[in-house]
Amino acid sequence: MSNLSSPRSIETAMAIAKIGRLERVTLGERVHAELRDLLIGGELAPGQKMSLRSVAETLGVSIMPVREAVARLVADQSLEVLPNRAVRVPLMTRTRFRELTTVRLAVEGFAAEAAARNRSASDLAAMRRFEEAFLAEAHSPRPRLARAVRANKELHFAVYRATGLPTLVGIIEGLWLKIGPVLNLDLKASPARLRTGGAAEHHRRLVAAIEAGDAAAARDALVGDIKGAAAFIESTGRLLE
Amino acid sequence: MSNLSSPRSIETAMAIAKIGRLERVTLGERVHAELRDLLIGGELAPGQKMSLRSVAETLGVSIMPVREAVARLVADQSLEVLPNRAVRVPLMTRTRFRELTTVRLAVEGFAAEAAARNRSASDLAAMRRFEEAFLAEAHSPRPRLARAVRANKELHFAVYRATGLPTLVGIIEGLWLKIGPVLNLDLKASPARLRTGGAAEHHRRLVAAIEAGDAAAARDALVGDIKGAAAFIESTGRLLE
DNA sequence: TGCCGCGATCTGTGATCACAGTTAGGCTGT
DNA sequence: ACAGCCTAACTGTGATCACAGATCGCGGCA
Repeated sequence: MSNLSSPRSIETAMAIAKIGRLERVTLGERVHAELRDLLIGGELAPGQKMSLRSVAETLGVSIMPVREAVARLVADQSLEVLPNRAVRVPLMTRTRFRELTTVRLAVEGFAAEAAARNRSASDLAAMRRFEEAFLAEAHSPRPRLARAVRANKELHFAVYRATGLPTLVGIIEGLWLKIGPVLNLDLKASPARLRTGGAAEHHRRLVAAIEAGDAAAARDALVGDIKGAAAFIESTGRLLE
Repeated sequence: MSNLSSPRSIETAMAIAKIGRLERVTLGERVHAELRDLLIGGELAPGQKMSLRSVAETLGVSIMPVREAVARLVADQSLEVLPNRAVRVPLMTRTRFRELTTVRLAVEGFAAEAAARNRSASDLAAMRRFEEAFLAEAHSPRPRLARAVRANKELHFAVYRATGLPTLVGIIEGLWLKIGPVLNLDLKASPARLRTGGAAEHHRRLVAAIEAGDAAAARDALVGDIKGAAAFIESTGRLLE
């Protein structure tokens, strides 16, 4: 398209200026993003083992960027390295699940309030888009589960981003990294929850409250969503201990 | 002392069992802890530059563990690497300072509530110990500032640990990593704040509320503490933008 | 005497090598 | 035929090498 070594037009110059603004994105960062999406999307089950070298080969990079990404995930306990030097997705005990849920209720509940007070029109439009995408899969006779999981995540994070508090969004991402394997793996294992679980209704109330600027109602709706999903997970009896 | 290759007594066997329980602590982890303490303690000023190799030489390790530690700190924005490849403590803008304070009020405020509901007797004893240590420095004619900063941090984290929510403690640690350089550097620059700032009074109310199990009062006291310090920092006019 | 330019040096990032520890499978000995 | 040992392969962690890009200071020209 454009010739980088001899810019001819204003458009090209602007494109180059944009390129100059791109923050340095290292390979390690990209590997981290890849693993993060897999974890949050529930595509890596608790207990699943992996090795630095195998991940490196799969992703077509050397072991170094994988080391960095895995080290970060291990540091915040989204992955763990056993005394045997095996890296795996941590198992989830009922105690730990309840702890994470408690923290989620506090942090994401606050985010819902802040979003209700702060959301812009475009924030709201983004929420609506992902809510619809989620509904489409939930009502489909043969829902595409990966797509439903992604839409659910995007809807939630559209809300969190609407707070205008990027630090808070980062904190919540960390929480989803830890709980995603359990939450979304089980969603995929029991598609019925898409319809019977009240997720769709919670989402509707959440977006409506945020549109109305009703912080308390927004928190209520989000808390209901989290509690509903948590109750379902606990009812499956798949948690340890 | 004991001969590891031929245990002779039950004591020796138990000692070995204990050794076996030690979790793997890598060099990278230790470097991370070192840098974390420096950042939280305000011993690294915003804008301060460092290089992997110089840190490695100072700590007497190779560059690899430093890379891992710095990569983690850069990932959560406690450090930043400029386009010039220089690593430095991020500068603090007023906007970012207010954002961090908002998140701290929500997260640490919740932690104070949870601590009031959950604290054990030994939790309370720990708080008292660090509160006293802080008071000793605050009332001293020539306070040792580093010690005061450390006592303040230990008091706060004694409260946070009393929640029984280690995930929450980790989140708050991340927040202190980002705000520590500004908060505690300025405390050291203006020792007068130790006496005039209402920190001691906020601490007293905080511990009393937690002892009484009064969650709302505990949150109030902690919120007052955070807001007081934030107001002081803003009044110094040292924030950018 | 003042200023520009070029090279030596230093930066983080990625690749490769080295190593101690574990694991699993095959071979040997009975 | 079966059990036990031993070796070969594989693990994460640490060290070293390689490299592209940026910085800074010294030397030479005007």
